[in-house]
Amino acid sequence: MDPADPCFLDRPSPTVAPDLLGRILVSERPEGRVAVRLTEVEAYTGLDDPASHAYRGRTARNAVMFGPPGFVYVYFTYGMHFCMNLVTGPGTTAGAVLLRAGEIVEGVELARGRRRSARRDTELAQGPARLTQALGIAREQNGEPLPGPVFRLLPGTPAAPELIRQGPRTGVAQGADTPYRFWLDGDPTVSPYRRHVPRRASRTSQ
DNA sequence: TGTAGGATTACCT
DNA sequence: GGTAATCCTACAG
Repeated sequence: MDPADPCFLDRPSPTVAPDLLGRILVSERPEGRVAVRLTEVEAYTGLDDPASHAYRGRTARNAVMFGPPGFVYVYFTYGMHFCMNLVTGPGTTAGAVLLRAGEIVEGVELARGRRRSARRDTELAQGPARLTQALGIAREQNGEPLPGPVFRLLPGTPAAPELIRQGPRTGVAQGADTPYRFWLDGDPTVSPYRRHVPRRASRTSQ
């Protein structure tokens, strides 16, 4: 299905997610344009998904997820990182796809400037917070439309089905057994899988 | 390779 | 008031 089709995102997120692999997401910011070829994504299905931010209902932070598909949900976590999701359907069911990793295919210089700590270009968007930083995305982009002035999905070439792999989601405590993480086999920009590790108890309580 | 530290949001007691 | 969270970086070894 063509990402330019208005119905592209108005489907269940586990259906949309593998269909995003290999597609090009363009981010237009005042400093310039960066485009990323998506290589790793995760689907979150909404109110029925214990790993989803939508699971416990609507809050000020996750309100965008409860709106129609075709918008970008950006959230702040761990006190310093932003991650971005595409809100999917069907309808207003709070489905979303987290963009986890990709290959920068345009604006590499700009992405390098935003990701000074990256030692290789494959690390520029290797991880959800890294991808968001490489695209110059922060809190202000929460609720941006897709397509819109900032974000566009290019038709591009979808990934070959035989390269798509599926497995458990990363870094989630609940629902980690649901195989809603999708990635391109062998791609060097895919972030290494990390099982969720409960955060160490604070020193004072030890 | 492992782990500590960063510091917001939201839920829980 | 406590703690876990869709995580990354620096540094030690």
